[in-house]
Amino acid sequence: MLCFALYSAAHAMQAAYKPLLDPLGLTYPQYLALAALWARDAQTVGQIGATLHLDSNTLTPLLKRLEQAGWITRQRDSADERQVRLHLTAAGRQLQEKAAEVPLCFLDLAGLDREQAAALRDELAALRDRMRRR
Amino acid sequence: MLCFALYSAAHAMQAAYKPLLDPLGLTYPQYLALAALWARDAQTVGQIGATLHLDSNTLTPLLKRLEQAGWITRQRDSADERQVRLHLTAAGRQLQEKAAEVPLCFLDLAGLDREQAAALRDELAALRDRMRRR
DNA sequence: TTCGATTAAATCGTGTGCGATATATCTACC
DNA sequence: GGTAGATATATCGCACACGATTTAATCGAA
Repeated sequence: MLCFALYSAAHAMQAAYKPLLDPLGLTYPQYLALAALWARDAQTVGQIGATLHLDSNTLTPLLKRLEQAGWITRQRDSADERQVRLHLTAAGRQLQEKAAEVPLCFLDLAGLDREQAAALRDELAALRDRMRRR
Repeated sequence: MLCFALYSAAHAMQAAYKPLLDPLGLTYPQYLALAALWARDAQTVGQIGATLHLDSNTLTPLLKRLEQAGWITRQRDSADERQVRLHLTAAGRQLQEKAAEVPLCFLDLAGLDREQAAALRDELAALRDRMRRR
């Protein structure tokens, strides 16, 4: 069953990330949200959601925990008060350096070199996009 | 990021399964647990857990819901009262027939033929096992 | 044989995911 | 400029996952 291989591989991946993220005090989804902000700061909840394919029902509490931990700030956009804009704090930016080695450790842990990982990543992304389209 | 491709593909897979499983009144993890029993009836909680890599903290409530829905029964093993043995009901066995087309629909939905799906499944299973080993 | 260690489930608490709904703001049309 | 519909976020409820602890049953060694 392909579906179970996908399901169990995703769980194993999160378990493998855990020892890398625990010292930073992050869960894997929290790490993804921060990674989106490291790539581009000052995004809205909706923009992060579009990237991660998560809605505000999941993101709002997650982002509140990131705010509570001091990595980000959340404030209504003054131009459009419906939106909440997210900004990294100084601590949040510093965290990126500590987290820099996480993806490298993961590759090692997955037993893949960069090319193999990139190929599998592309195959999975294509599969995901096909599944989303139907 | 390979990790995100895996994460998002697994979510897309569960979303793709949803319209197939909703008519049966099953969630995807419930479907997995039933599939394990369809393959071999009268397993213990621990055996199902070994197959799905889930512990009793996840399985006990899930299995109680399957019992509540009338698909399975749960009873302590008389030979070893620590174990709880799971049996399909008549309805639970009949459900297998209705669910028979689910994996086929999924392949179609994923846009893969059997060989491609098998190849990707094996690659993911190998990756999963490497990640578990470290 | 008996009592400590091991094992199997269950329970509890926290953090996602996600469907459904609510609330507040903005936009467009009259 | 006032109001209906659209948009962005938040809230609520339920079902996983999983770490930590608890409870009950079994095993094993002195």
